[in-house]
Amino acid sequence: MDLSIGELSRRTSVKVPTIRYYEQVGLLSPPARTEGRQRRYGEAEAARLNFIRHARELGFELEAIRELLELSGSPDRSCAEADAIARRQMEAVERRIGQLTALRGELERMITECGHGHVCECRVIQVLADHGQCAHAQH
Amino acid sequence: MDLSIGELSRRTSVKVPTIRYYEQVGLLSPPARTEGRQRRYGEAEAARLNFIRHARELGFELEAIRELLELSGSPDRSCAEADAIARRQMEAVERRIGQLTALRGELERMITECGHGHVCECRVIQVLADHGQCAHAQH
DNA sequence: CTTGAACCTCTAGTCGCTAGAGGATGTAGG
DNA sequence: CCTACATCCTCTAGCGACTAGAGGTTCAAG
Repeated sequence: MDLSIGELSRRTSVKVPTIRYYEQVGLLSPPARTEGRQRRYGEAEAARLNFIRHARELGFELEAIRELLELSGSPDRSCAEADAIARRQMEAVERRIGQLTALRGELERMITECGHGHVCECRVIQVLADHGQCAHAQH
Repeated sequence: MDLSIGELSRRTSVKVPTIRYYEQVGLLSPPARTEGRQRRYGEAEAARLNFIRHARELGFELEAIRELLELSGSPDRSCAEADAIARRQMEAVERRIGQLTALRGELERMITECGHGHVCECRVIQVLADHGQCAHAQH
């Protein structure tokens, strides 16, 4: 308890300017200050910041994290909302994986088909120049 | 040939402001203009823009596209560089897929374990609050 | 009491666009 | 030729989630 911003940063693996940024956008409330106006944090703030960091690692946007934090502060409410937020996030992640998997296929094909000769016959360049040479047209 | 920016936009599915943006950052060179200073494009520019769009769809950054465009303009050079750029891109895509797949697992577990009761025992909230409850510690 | 690491605020930059203001131009119909 | 109006022009600012840096202050150890 009574951590400086640097200590909090080390404890949570969130960088110092990021902590200040979270305060600025209202994800963290303004902490206590020393006489000289330096920030001092307690356990509750460290826990909240860990929550945020963890949610960020799972790809939640700050707005979603804001909602999740609000929900976590009202334990009597149904968790249907938290569920819905998490579910939305999972769907977004799945869509993104699908997209990237298609891209990987395209890139792979492009690279393996390249004869490693000169640019004038380079498969990579050719495919980029002409979408018609792609296996899948949907991107 | 002799397309207005709007026609070029329709032909390439690249939005008008994006075309102007590409010109601004030097991916497209300043086109011919009418008396009244409106842009007019030819086939070569449409092809170049298609190249860019396609590379963007494959997730290449504008800087990488700049290199690829330069390579495509010097057909006698070895395509080792184009290869390397594409390979780097594929590795980045693969890393991202790996990350997202781990996240999906975590999210899935979080959601299925939630009893859909109240927030105070919500699995989603609990897991976010305490990273120790994650299956994989590496994120 | 001095040193120097860590802190403070503030502004600006990153990437790849996107939106909007406020005005000029091009083209089709009358 | 004139009018309407879609499209074009430039310019500035905004998005998300930080990151970097300037220029100055405070804290804690020795």
